[in-house]
Amino acid sequence: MSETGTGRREATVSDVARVARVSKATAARALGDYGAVSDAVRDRVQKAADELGYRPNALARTMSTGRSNTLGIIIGDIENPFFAKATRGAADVAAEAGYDLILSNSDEEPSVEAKAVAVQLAKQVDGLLIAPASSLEPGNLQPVLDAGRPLVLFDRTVPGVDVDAVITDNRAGARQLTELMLDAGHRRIAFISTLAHDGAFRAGEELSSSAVADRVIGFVETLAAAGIAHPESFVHLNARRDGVDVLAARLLDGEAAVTAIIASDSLIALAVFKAAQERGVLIPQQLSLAGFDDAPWMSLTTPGVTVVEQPIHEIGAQATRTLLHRIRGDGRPPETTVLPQTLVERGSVAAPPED
Amino acid sequence: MSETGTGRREATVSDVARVARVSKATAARALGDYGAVSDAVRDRVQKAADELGYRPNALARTMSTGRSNTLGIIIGDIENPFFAKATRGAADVAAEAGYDLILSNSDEEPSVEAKAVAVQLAKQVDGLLIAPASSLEPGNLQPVLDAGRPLVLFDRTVPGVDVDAVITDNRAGARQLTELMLDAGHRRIAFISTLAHDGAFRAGEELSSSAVADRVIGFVETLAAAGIAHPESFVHLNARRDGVDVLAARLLDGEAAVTAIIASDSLIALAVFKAAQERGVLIPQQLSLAGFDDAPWMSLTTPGVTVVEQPIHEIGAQATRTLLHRIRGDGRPPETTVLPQTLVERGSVAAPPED
DNA sequence: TGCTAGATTGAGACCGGTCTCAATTCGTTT
DNA sequence: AAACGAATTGAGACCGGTCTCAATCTAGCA
Repeated sequence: MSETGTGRREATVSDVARVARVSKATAARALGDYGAVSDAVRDRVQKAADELGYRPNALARTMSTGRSNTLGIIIGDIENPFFAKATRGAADVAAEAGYDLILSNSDEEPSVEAKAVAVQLAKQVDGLLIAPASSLEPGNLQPVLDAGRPLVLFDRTVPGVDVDAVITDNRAGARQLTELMLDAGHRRIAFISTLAHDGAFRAGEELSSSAVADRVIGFVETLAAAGIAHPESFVHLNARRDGVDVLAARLLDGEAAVTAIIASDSLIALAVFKAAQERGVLIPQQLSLAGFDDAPWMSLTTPGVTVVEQPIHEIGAQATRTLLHRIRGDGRPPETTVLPQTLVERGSVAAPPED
Repeated sequence: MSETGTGRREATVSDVARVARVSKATAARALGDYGAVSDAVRDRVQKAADELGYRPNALARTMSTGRSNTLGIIIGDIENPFFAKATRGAADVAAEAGYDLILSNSDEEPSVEAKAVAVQLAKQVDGLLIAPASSLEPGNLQPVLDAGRPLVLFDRTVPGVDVDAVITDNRAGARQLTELMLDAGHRRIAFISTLAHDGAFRAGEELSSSAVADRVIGFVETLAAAGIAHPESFVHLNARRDGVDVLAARLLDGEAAVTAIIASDSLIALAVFKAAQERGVLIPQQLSLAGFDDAPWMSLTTPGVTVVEQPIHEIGAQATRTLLHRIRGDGRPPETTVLPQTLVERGSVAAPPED
């Protein structure tokens, strides 16, 4: 009641102990709810704590127990709906288990990611969830392994780093979308991703996101199986987010024009849809469009956008469950959980226009 | 190089000191980059640290310095694009200043929020950013004040709690949208929000979100000024997210049908747009629609959706800047920063249909 | 009533840093 | 060469909890 003391130092276990006339150890036991304390003393301590407005210091606890009840999560960008959903999935599972989340955005920059990893480790997170900025360089993950801290990757794997991962079947999803286009009669189909990559994509080249890599593989192999020549020439990377419209425009006319586009995420699908609309290109009559990741607006447009959907919330949730298992000391060999992608057909795919 | 020791305890300052043959105090000075250390010793310590794979323990540092370089942010739901953007704004400013973010979702539940506040305080955050779940009960914020920890509210204020806040001019925004509708000739205009509220809205009632309250005030006063009777009867709250379609359907036909709808956020606008589409109600010919918060898809639909836009990223960024000032000891009296809302006209508002 | 197992309590080390204060070393000046 | 101030270093307390281990207390049973 009389807690108005502005400059007053926060009450500690010792303070409470003094007021309750017990030892620090006993007060700590009563407050921390561990060890054995008689009911009488417990009440007395609790009363003293209330009176003093005692608020525990979780860091001090972590110092001695070694457990922080905090997880780190490093993602590309929380504004990206994919990461927002996955983060929510992670936060839900974490909260349920009494854990908090420290969030870092890497902007898909390995250097930023490296710094985030260092900070999170310094803050003694009990485990880390990372959507790695690069599937090619395991370097950023090494400190986590060195520190012996549990680590679960999600959305992407990093070959060579033997840890748990939760991903979806991107290759199958890409195959499905590509087949859908082929079945509709398309032969010139573009795949667009914003993934940064040096120069144009060439067959066999490794990509810095295993998720995109898997999609590209599924796309290329399906085209190849259908007898399409140089399928990799239809893969367009480096479509910087604000440049998707430019790329789309280029793909929509000229002699190299395609009749179908597969967008590697919902933001790209949106940009393509807009570009087509602005240029008066009718979907699906003149251009077929399909993409990865469902978004609420996709059933709003005319036509709706056909996509393969990922259980994004579940990716984050499952990754966190796995992480918690590891924290609790599950010693099984690391495994990669692959969740399914499911096709949601709307109206954006149709037969290509007649010449 | 030889860091493969799996069970090996993490190296500490003392370990480094021993290897570098200096005192713990000196090693700490060299590693922590404070105090004075000779160059020779600094190098020797650094070498020892590298050799041992020394990684600092930020919590131990916090224990003695009292500074955690961590901010807490408590929002409704990170999946909501509004909060995702604001959080990104906060994270950017925080990262720039060397701070991390601990994230909690309150789901707009005061009880969940209360728990989040307690946990964040226990984790010794240097300050808190909160989009308060309730503008009516200051109870949840009291512990923050008691703990003497800097606090900045955003999106909503809590009358009676004298702290900094960053909001936008919702009343003006609502006025603008309402006038737009009135000018187009509408007389029956509905305002829809998902804000939970007991029973139907009555004039003068207080709402648990000051943001929505301000919008309602702007809406109602503008209708009243136009001579519309019982303007508050056009306010529809409690539109639970999945019930917006039902409500919209109800507003679209029957004798109580409205000719225009103002949606209190982009998710509601989407639901209304969809409901209209599904029922074959043409926008803007049969129904005019406008809303708060811009979203990428709003320029995709036919017609585009007219909105007042808030500088959401900046809300989070500005709130964090203010918080950092307070942490650094700015003693000025708390102030509420009001950012402008700007009208973005697209095609979703037109004259009401003739009877 | 005496004795012992079990429950309760207290004392103090410990986690890994920072920081104060005193001791030591060094470079200069006279 | 002695003396002085500045720079560097070391010793140890401290932050606020937890936890081990020993001391004390209580109750049950012979």
